[in-house]
Amino acid sequence: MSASNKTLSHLDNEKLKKIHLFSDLNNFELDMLRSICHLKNYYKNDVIFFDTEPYRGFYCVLKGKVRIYKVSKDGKEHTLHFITELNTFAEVPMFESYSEDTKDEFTYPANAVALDDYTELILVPKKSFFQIFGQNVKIYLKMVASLSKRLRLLNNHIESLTLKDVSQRLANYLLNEVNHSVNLKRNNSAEFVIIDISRADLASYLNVAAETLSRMLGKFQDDGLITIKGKTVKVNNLALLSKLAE
Amino acid sequence: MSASNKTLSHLDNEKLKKIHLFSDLNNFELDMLRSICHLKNYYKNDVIFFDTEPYRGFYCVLKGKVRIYKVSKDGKEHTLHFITELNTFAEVPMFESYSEDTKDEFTYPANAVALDDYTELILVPKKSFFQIFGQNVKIYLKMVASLSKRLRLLNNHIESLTLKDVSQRLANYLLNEVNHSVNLKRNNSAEFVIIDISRADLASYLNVAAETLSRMLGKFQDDGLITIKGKTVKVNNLALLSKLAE
DNA sequence: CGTAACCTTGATTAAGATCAATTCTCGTGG
DNA sequence: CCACGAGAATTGATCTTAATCAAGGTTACG
Repeated sequence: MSASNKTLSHLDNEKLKKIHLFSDLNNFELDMLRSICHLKNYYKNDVIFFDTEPYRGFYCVLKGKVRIYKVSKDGKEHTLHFITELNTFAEVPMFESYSEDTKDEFTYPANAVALDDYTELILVPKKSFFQIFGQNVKIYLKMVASLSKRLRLLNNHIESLTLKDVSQRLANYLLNEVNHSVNLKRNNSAEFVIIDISRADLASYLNVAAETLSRMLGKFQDDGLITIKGKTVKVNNLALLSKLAE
Repeated sequence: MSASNKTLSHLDNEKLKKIHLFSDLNNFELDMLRSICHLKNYYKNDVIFFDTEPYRGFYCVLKGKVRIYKVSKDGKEHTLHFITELNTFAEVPMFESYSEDTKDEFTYPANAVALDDYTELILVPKKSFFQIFGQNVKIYLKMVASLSKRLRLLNNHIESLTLKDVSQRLANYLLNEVNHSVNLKRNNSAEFVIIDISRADLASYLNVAAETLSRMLGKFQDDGLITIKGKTVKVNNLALLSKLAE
């Protein structure tokens, strides 16, 4: 939980524009943005915020990965999202206060922790953001789109958690990786997925004990569905995997 | 699945303004809105949409209640939300298409069914909505706030589902009803909550078998926490219930 | 190479689902 | 106003999935 606090002066507008939320902004708006943001650095396992903290603002991932999670009374963790480069997180409390009877200070909706060493984040402070972008339709369009996308993700996540068993959830996860992951290689018609998170983190995302995940991965391999070599998973039978995931 | 198709001519602007999403609109904007919307009527158990259907637009509840749910391959249902009067649902696909590489037609994110006879909904068609309100900051502010609120709800829902056992989930539900329900009576320092949904629907929201919910309600009563009389639940020990929910 | 963190495998347990049988509730018609 | 019947809710007995507990292996990294 060190996190140095620098300016974004070294970030040019082209780089800022790569962040999806900001891709439609013009140079003037980007300059404004740069003037209000803070750059933050983290090592692996550094906590970015707890769900008990008062809200400061939202974050963009420049480098590294972030895990968003909840903790139960007796210490069990459930991972809600893995946030990858160029994506934003913790926007929710920014807008909850609007149209709200209560003027309570909102907290972060979950906990966040850096997954990699040298994780680099931009912090966009709530107050300055509203002063500058409070009436900017372009930002709102992006924001609505991004929140909508996340709502559908959570919908699907809940569907997995409540209506599918462990093997279905795992199959579903692997399929999503094949379809959406940046860590994908193709090689004489076979798909290689790189699971770049620990088994424990994957287990906490699938809401399953690490032991059970291990067994299930073993079973998938025994059944010829996949071939595991460390972090790399080769998908041998996409059709069967799809069937399993249903 | 009958659902007649009428205009909103009988709805005055004051009534429309009660819908939270539209409360900030001026009379001109409300007139525009009225001209593009359709009024729909449903009986209990009428399906409003399936998650396989192409998206038409979003809905506002004028009268009655709506259940939003997902179904597993073998028919098990999980309820994501109960939508009550003056609230909107199915806004998500409206905005997913924006900032999206794919120009795929999106489907509804879940299934929706009317819970009461004479449920009355407004359908706001996607296309006309964008033509009229596509650049309206007021609507976007409301929309962002509403989506944010729902995201936190889903966050908390997932937290319940993954990190709490059945008794904790039930206690948590009852507490939320005491704190937020419109169906609340207070009577010499005791709280009466009216559960105006069936046990089966509650069970599907808590992701528990109806039999297990029944047993748990019985246990809460035996333990003196609550007193059940039909749909009315009297909360005898709020402090203990709060402790149980943690 | 050594060691600590991570992962896998095996045996047992427990929470809650499922199956089966009553009982309760409430709307309907006589 | 009461009797009837169907759907809803409860209760009991058993089963299943995945968690937990407890050892071993592996891997990565200094």
